[in-house]
Amino acid sequence: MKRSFQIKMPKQEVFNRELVLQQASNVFHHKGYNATSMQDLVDATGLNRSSIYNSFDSKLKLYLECLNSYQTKYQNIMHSILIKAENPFNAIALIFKKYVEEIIADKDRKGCLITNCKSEMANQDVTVNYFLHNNQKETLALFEDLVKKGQEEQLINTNKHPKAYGMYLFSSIQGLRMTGILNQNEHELMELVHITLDTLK
Amino acid sequence: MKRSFQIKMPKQEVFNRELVLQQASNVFHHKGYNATSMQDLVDATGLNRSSIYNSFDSKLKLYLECLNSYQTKYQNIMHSILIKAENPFNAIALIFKKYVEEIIADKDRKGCLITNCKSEMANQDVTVNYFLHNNQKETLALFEDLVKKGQEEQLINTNKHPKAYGMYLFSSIQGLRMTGILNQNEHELMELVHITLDTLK
DNA sequence: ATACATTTGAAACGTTCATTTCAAATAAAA
DNA sequence: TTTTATTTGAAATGAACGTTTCAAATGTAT
Repeated sequence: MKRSFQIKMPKQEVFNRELVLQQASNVFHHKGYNATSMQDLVDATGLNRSSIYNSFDSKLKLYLECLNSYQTKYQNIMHSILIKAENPFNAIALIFKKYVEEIIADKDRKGCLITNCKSEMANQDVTVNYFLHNNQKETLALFEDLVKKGQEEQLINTNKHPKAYGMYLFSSIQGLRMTGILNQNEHELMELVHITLDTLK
Repeated sequence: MKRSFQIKMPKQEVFNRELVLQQASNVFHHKGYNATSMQDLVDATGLNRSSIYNSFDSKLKLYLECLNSYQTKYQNIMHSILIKAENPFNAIALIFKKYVEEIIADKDRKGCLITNCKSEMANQDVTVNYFLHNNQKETLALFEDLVKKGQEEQLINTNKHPKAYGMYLFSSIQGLRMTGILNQNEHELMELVHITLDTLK
């Protein structure tokens, strides 16, 4: 196949974009956005400064890509939980249990990247704010749907509307994540989760 | 009265320390620790750089004083709530109601200075970490005490130990504070609070 | 008025920041 | 092999960072 004005193909990106995002996410997660320097990101990714700017434009855009990558990772985890859960209430319980496991496994006590982001950046950058609103919308939709199905199967009481219980679960998760920064005692955290979930029973 | 080696009294600090801490707190609250520059603090307080360093030693120490000042302010609020509350359960309800009011009044969506601090700094600085642990200890003690008394007065169920319910309330407050950054709808927040507190009934 | 310890203001400190520049290296297509 | 668009590495950019310096101003006590 011949073309008169054939486009010459350039040298391509050689790094694994998803791996780089993972490495950058680790730094942002550990230090937060503002305390993370471009040098930190160069060191963590092994990429050259100009390669980072070529591929991600700016520190802020790289951060946003990390947030999206982190969100996608958790969406996949949630999806696999939904598949293996026995029923909607059990799915909610497994999600909370998963978060407790993450907290205990997090020896650096970093908390949740997205919760930290909300605390640090929600009122500072409009694109970050937009991401956070979207993340909230999707999380609320997941919980609301599970509560609605749980109520239909009479596993969850109907004292409150699914929207209200969805908000309650979303807020409880954020509280759990914050609490988990200083407290990593599995028994105490699970008791907290039991109290939270008994409300739905 | 005469003394051979009389100490000459120096010019004294002229500014109101508590006011300056309030002004500095506003900046830290709005931007977080790392995004706040010394120039921001100079602008907000009207003090000269060297006066700030003379009086507070460093940005970090000033931050810690702001945290303590903020904590004291809330302790006073809690104290006045305890006085006017009809009973221990009502005290807890008034505390949550107060937080909802703070969230709604916070047009800058700054969240809680201490929660934000935990998210940004708990794993970065040991003195901040110490402050946060102490703040948690005191808050837990307050809630535990209220729950214990509420149970004794049969206003709160005895399904769980006061310590466990105290932790639940502490975690719920943090969740509420995080949720309130993006969501300032009074009705939704109060519904959230009602669900949280109904657990104790 | 004078002496003096401290605060204050303005400038400067050296460092680090995010970002840009640009020549050299690279890989795909001709 | 040559051409070409892009990536890469290393250095440089100017601005901003937290902190220090020090002479001048200030207020107290003699």
